[in-house]
Amino acid sequence: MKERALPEKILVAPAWPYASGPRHIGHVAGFAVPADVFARYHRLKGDEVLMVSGTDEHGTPVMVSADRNGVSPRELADRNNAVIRDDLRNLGISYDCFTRTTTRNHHLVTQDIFRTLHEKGYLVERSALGAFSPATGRTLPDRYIEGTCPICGFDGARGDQCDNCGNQLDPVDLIDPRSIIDGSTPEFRETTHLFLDLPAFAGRLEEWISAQDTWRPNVRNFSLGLVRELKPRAMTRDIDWGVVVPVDGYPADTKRIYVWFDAVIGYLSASIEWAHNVGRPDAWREWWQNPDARHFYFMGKDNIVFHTVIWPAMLLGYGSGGAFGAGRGDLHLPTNVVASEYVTMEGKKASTSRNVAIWVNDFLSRYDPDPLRYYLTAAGPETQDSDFTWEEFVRRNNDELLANWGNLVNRTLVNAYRNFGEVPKPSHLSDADSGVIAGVAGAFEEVGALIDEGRFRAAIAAAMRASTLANQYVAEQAPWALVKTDRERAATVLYVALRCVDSLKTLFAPFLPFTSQAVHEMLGNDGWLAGPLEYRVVGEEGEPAHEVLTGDYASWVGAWAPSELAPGQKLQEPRPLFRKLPPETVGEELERLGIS
RNA sequence: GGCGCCGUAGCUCAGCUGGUUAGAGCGCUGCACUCAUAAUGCAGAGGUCGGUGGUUCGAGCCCACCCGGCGCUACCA
Repeated sequence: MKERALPEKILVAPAWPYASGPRHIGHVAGFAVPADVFARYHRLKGDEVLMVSGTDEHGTPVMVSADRNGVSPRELADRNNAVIRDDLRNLGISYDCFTRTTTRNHHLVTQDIFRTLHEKGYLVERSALGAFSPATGRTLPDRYIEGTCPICGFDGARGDQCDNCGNQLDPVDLIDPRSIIDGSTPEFRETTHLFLDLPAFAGRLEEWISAQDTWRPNVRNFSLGLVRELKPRAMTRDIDWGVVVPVDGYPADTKRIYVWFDAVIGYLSASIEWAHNVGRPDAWREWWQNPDARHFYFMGKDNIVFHTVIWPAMLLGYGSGGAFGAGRGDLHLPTNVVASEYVTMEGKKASTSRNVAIWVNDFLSRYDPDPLRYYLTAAGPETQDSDFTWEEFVRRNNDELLANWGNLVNRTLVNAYRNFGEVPKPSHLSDADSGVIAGVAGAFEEVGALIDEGRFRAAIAAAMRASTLANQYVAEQAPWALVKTDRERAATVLYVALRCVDSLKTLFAPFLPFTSQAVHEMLGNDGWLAGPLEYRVVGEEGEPAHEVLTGDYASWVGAWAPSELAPGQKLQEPRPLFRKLPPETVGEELERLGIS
């Protein structure tokens, strides 16, 4: 065993789900589930974890979606914040503070960073040709423009790229350009924006990224490619929904801060909000202005550039300056940026518009959260795209989760409950007894190390192997037969088996918090192994109150260590952990998706 | 077009810096068991690692080219 390290300060930073609509299971596979596994493991290990995030509510897509729904952007954001927050709570994603980007606090922090970067000369004014919708006067991002490709003549070319010939385009060059929102012809005008001077950070970024040997290779290589050709990037937009630009000449009714600029700041602002909410306003500095802290970001691969280039550039540029930094130390750069690939749905790329998606809330209305968490971890898009199929989901649920771990819990508890009603008292332990106890105990280090490396598939597989060890032991010892012939030996065997189950429940707790809690209770233990989440209404004067998703994780009784189950503890009547899904499930769900 | 990834048993995937008979889970076959949501355990069949050509004493792991699948290409989020 390694020497027990001192508790570490760990920031877990899952990407902020965008509030244009509900999220599908591919989204949560990228940011939420891996981040939560990581956070729960470190809390059980005794580290001081701060996991913050929220809904990302600014930007054009929210405005477009709001228009289509006939509501204001704020109303749409309110609605989707509530939907997404419920999804995450129901999935058991253990945020310390899941907030939103429309809070007053977030705007203040964003403006402080923006102002500081501007004062330091990292935000420079430039003019560029921009597309506007004549109907609304709003900016029209390249992707919202389509027309005929000037190269191949394809009619459905988008403003940034032609899907037919693959060439990159400039919307100005499109023949017969039109807005995909309302079909109107965009106007192109000169417009002035503040650009983040990314080339100024190129050297430092390249050096920093090169040194990151713990990053997944695709993240590191991709990022190195990016920093070699950096250009200044506009950080303001011609819209009226977003954080107000704290610079003269950028009036709030026409210019706002670019949504990605404020979204990445969310990690910092939500930490500050959390500190405020718990009544220790400076506590966030222990994570952000402490070089010994470690910061882990989780997201889908499409977010890499913002987390390995733009956000680090902003952090480097801000340094320890500005009102919030207050000269008390440089803001911490990411320790690791754990990017997932994509989840496809039955072989097709998830698409909101074509409704090729399995929405989290819809999924959870028919199935339990732990089997989904299991699937997204065991078959997740860790190193390459992975396909979600209902057939595979049913199989993983029935033939792996239920058959191996669920059945072990059930057979062990049923035997013990019926014959003893409590945790039986062991007598002499045989070699087989100590062997299985040691085998399961050994999994703690293995599973923990794999989680720490971000190898979640391997980690949950290792936990399953430990469960197999216990199944082998139970099969060999056959306590159901011993009960009739040698009650004392039966008591010992069942004690050993229960103790293994008690350990395994902890090994599975980061992945399967709900069922681990159920096992914890059935074994007669008290308290929260890895407790529940809750909503809390917060808000400062001068702003509408909002609800944050949080939890009282300090009260957890679980610890990342083998069980020392107390004999004599009263058992609860066992009930199955997982529902067996009938084969018809597959057909029903495919029909629901419109595939047959 | 540029950059990058992938192609290993029926399926889903591991194989870290090249080194003895290529691994796991599921599926399949047989046996055992019957406490358990017919769930478990044991044994076994089944790949020469997309193709070709190289480097090397030795390559799934390095190099070149080819075939097939995919992603990214940042002023969409």
